[in-house]
Amino acid sequence: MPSPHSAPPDTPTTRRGRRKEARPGELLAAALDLFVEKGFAATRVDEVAAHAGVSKGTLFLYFPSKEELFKAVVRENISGRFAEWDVELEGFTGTSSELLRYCFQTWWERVGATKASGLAKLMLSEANNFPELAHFYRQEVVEPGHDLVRRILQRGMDRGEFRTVDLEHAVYLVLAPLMFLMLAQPTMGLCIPCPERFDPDQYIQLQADNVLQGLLVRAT
Amino acid sequence: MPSPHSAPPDTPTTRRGRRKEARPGELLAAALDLFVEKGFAATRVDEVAAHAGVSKGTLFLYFPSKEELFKAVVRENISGRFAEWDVELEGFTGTSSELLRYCFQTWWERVGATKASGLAKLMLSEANNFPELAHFYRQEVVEPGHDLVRRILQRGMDRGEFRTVDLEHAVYLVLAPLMFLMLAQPTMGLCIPCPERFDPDQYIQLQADNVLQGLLVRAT
Amino acid sequence: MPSPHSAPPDTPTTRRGRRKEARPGELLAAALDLFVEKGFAATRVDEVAAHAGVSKGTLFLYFPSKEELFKAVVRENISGRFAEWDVELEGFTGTSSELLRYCFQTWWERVGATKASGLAKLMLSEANNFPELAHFYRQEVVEPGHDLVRRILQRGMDRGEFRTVDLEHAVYLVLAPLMFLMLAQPTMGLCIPCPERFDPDQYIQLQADNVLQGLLVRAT
Amino acid sequence: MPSPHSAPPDTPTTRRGRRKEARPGELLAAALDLFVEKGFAATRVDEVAAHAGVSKGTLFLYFPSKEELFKAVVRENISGRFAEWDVELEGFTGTSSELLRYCFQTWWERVGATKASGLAKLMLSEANNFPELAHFYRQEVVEPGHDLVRRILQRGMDRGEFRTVDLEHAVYLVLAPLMFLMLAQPTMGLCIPCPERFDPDQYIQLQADNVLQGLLVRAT
DNA sequence: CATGAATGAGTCTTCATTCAT
DNA sequence: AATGAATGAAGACTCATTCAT
Repeated sequence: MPSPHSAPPDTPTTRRGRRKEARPGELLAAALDLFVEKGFAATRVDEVAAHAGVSKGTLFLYFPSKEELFKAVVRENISGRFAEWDVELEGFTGTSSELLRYCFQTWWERVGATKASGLAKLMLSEANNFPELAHFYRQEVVEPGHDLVRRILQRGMDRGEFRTVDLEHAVYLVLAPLMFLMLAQPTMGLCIPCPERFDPDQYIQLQADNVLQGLLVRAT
Repeated sequence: MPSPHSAPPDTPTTRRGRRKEARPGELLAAALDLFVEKGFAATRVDEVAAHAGVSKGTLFLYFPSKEELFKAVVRENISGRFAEWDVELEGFTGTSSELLRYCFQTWWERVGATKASGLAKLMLSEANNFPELAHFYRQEVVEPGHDLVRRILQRGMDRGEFRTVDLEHAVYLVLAPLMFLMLAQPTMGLCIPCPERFDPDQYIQLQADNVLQGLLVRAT
Repeated sequence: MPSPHSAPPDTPTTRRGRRKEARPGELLAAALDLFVEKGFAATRVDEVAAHAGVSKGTLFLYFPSKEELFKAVVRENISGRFAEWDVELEGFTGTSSELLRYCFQTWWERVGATKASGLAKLMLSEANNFPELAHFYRQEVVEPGHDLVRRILQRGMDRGEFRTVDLEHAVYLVLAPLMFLMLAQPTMGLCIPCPERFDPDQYIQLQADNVLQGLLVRAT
Repeated sequence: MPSPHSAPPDTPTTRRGRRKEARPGELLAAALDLFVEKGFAATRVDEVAAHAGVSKGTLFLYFPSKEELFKAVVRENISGRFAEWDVELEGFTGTSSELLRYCFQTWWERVGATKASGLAKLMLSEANNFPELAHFYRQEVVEPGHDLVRRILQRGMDRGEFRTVDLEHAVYLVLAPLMFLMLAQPTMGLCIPCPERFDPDQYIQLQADNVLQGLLVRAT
């Protein structure tokens, strides 16, 4: 490996090369923007290519179909992250109450407040028309998400911090508020009529408080 | 129904007249079913017309475009059941805790489990494409709903049954679980991966319990 | 039903109606011409529609796909005729020798010399690229054709007119010359280098003579 | 292979030079295989290049277009085996009956059963699209072939072995069965519906028998 | 009023060909 | 000479909308 003084070794000197490696990323970014803004069906592949500064043909060089492009967007922005979250979960040393609060907060910062949350709304809309995508999303996002929450609740129960609850339904004590916020954000006041008086952070706090009130074993 | 004296009941004019006036209704009913089942884009006007027993051309006689048909469906179906609920609310004599439980339960029976929930999902999906409809829906449905919940919470606080909470965000303690259920039901396991192990009534119970745990003033 | 003096009862008075009934036929004719001239893949559906004087959409109103259009062309021009040929065969009262000659001659007039023979060449070319079409053609044309010939040979053998031969290979004594002629005609001298000195009728005669020389039981 | 003394065997110039000159040949070989297997349109230039172990760009370095590549393949592969056959014909000492049988048999072994028959089918398919090629093929292949057969028949007539026939049409008594077999083989049962019950050698035998039955002067 | 035949713009995808490196 | 990333024209098929009858 060359000394740090010379040119960065892993930066190809050729323009071509550099562009080539950047292409998929640029395309994924453009696709994320457009899918979230207009939905899957309404987004034209030409547009995605144009936004990424390439021709339609080039897009198909990297992604064999519009559906595969979408899957790649989902992998890039959501499913690929569960691994790191699992690690964080396993390594967490505080109380389960702290863990749950941390999750609410972190989820909001890393997912809810980003464009990725638009993908959830999109899936809800298009699931009927694109069953294969729905299947994919369920496997790659929905089920891992449920598992994550389930493990948190189980941890609390195992350590005697949480009441014993029916996991099957209790996961939605956590998921429903998060999903709601994710759907409410990009929906033109359809869920939240006065966005100006609404503070996501406060919402997150309140929902976490509330869930914990219900879950925590009461210290009499 | 005209008396047998007035005119022969099968007089063409009468029949045609009556059928003519029934047409839009039949079309709207068919459209509601199909839009809810398949979404806006995936519903073909041919199908709507066929379900209503008329030809495609006739549909366009009553509704100038597919979009206008959609608007008419929403206008027809989402309207003021709020009046009756307001009356129920005002006349309720039990505790606020009972009232809130009653609301969860009643909402599920009268709204959540009906086609209306399909319309809510539809609105969410198409809000971007129909800003005008979104505005309409917000005024006619979303705001009255928020107000209703707000009044219930206020009642509990006024009577010393509920803790003092920030109403602006607390309404979502109630609305988020309901919305989630409404969206989750018709969405191919996208929200609820194992529908066979999921019981809406149990979900409603648990969520109501949980909200109340969080809201009720603790009897020390 | 109106009296025979008035307008012909089964001729629709409306232009629309008349055109509607003519459409499939016009499309099939145009398709036959173009398929034979340019091949299946190289023929554009727009062109077919234009030749029939309608728009692309109209074509798809009558034929759900390009492949189905092709199948309809084949049915119209070839497979639909086996029924009548079978009847002729069953009703034939002459010697098997006469029957075979009659077949050679008739086949040439009704199939070989018409555009339909172009379809055979087409199938040969496109079979690899359109397996489904190949399968269809085999079922609808090739196998019935083989059966027909087989029955003729069997008749000759049953009546003691023809030598006993292995049917499985003997059918090609008849089919090979016919196929060759069918392929040779539209192929720019690729099979027959001097078309000007070539007379199909004479070819047919000679081939029939030859086959019969080989088949007939020799009157010692 | 250069001797080890002359130059280092892995000298770039030598290697590159030799490989460079081998390129077109490798490409032509790959193209022959693929064209014969999949037809002209269905063969992708990428595939041809890949089979030859070079990149797509390189192919276009040697052949300016797919069509030119096709022409080159035909030119390369269909050439004068006729010279050697002429010699064999002239030197043949047996009866004309034996000669004709020998031809049927030999043609099958040396041409019919080889890739060359695939090229014939190709030519037939693409003749319309490549008039120039068709012309070339006619001159180089079709006419010599006709001549060969004509000479055999003439020999038989000259020696009093064959009946007097109209040569112009009689050549097809021989050519039609051969052509048919050549086209029938690689065509997915389009000509021969039950390939498992079909034996080319038996076909050849039967056809030769049959032609001779028709040709031979009858020993009364 | 009602029909339904006709339209044609719009979309994804393929692949021969080019050209900067 | 060789590469392979990029191009863009072309084609089958759909479906909301129109309009002559």
